[in-house]
Amino acid sequence: MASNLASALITKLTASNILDGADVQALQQLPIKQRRLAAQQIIVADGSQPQECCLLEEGFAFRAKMTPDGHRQVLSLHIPGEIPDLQSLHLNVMDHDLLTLTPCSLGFIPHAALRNLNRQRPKVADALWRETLIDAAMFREWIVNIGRRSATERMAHLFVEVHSRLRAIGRTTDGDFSFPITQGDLADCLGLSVVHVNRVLQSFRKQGLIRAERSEYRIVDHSKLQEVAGFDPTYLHAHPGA
Amino acid sequence: MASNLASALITKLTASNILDGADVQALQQLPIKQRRLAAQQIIVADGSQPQECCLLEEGFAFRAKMTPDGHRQVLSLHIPGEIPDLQSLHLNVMDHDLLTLTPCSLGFIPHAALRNLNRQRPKVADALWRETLIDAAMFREWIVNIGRRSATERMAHLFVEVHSRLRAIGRTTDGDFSFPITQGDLADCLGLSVVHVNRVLQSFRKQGLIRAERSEYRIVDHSKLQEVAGFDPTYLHAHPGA
DNA sequence: CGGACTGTTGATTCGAATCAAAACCGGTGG
DNA sequence: CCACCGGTTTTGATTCGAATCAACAGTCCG
Repeated sequence: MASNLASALITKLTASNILDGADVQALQQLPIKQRRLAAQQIIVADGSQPQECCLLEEGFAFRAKMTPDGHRQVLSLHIPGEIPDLQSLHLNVMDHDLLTLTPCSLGFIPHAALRNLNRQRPKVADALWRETLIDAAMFREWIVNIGRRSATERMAHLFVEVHSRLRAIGRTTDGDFSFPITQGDLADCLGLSVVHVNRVLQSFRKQGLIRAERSEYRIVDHSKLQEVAGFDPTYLHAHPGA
Repeated sequence: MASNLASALITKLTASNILDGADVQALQQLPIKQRRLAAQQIIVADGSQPQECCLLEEGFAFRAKMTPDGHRQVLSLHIPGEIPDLQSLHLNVMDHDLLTLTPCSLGFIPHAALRNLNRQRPKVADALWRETLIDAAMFREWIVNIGRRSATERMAHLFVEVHSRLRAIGRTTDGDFSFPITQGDLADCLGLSVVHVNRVLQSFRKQGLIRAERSEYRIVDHSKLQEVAGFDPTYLHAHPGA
């Protein structure tokens, strides 16, 4: 099972980093404790001081932050192979929550093991640093999305981003993918109200852009949605770089 | 002059990282080319592939991104001692612009020199990685600010953050600091229109929260502003961590 | 002196929030 | 099997914060 966990990570890392055999082997030897959580559970809490990092093997997770007056803002969505709290390796206190969106299979890796790995395998260290930088790049786009795009554009952008990232790890089937999220959570992603999210979604359905059964969304007209979103994938830094 | 440049960096890094004498010495020996730029000039352009990083010695800089329909969103503000494009060390293409806000004195450090430093001095590498993680933490708060706070709260939060960061590098005098930014740029920071920024500023002045002469802002009632903002400094990760 | 930003003001519009109430599940237990 | 429950989704009516439109004043600068 630990090798299964590691393989999700390796799929992710090798998709956008150049690693050699020894690097991959070192990754496979990481001590990883597996744990399963139901949907909407806190994985790592705001204010806590974690001693391990969480590898997402299966399912969706997200990071979120509360304002003093009780509003919630989702900061990022996470897909299998990612380590959403990798920053805790160098920032000792969490400044936000990490939660499961759907039921998840998670792997926990002690900080000590990761620090050791970074010392032994500089290329892995660089790859992990790079992952945190891509994370930051996605935050930047998220800022643009919320700050300067209309509700419709925002929503379209979110769908296209998630689809694009899932495709990179081989989790789409010809433009189709499943994305289980409630309208309430979507609202917190986009800085909108639930009611308005509902209305935008309806207009998307009417236009034949997406399909939605219960809380499962699927993109129908991908290129049109991409156009609505004004989507430019540069910020995902999907390729290892020259 | 190069030592002057390095000292800004050292002030910043030692404010939130633990470095020893050899580390500091290595930083002082970095080859840094100095350059001065006027206000509102592009330092590093979106889409470019820089081979060096830019150290801000004096002045304010900011990062920004354009939407396809020509709207601009400011992503972050930068103060002396910071390296706003440190991510270019591992992400080979810029996904946003880096610009001067005010006239700036800048130092350019070749990627090769930084990579070499990281290999020689692991603690410096960790400190730099940590800086990029704090960068990401500030993006997260910026997302919350724009996504879930009212115009008034946003503006207050921005002022308090800038003040807090300037204080950390010793650039405030008892709660007072100068922050030269136009209302247009403020609008692009906060995802608001210029007109609305103007109105919020006026209400702040009327309430005696800030003072503003030309495009120089000063905080008058710091604690009240902090309260309006709902400001929690955790995300700045100002202290080295246990 | 004229021109280009920058800041200010007022009137109007509009996108999205809020309020309120149904309808629609999916599960639980009687 | 059906009644009931909590969480979602949907709908309509209304309000409100902020954008937009349109001038105009102030300031800096060549």
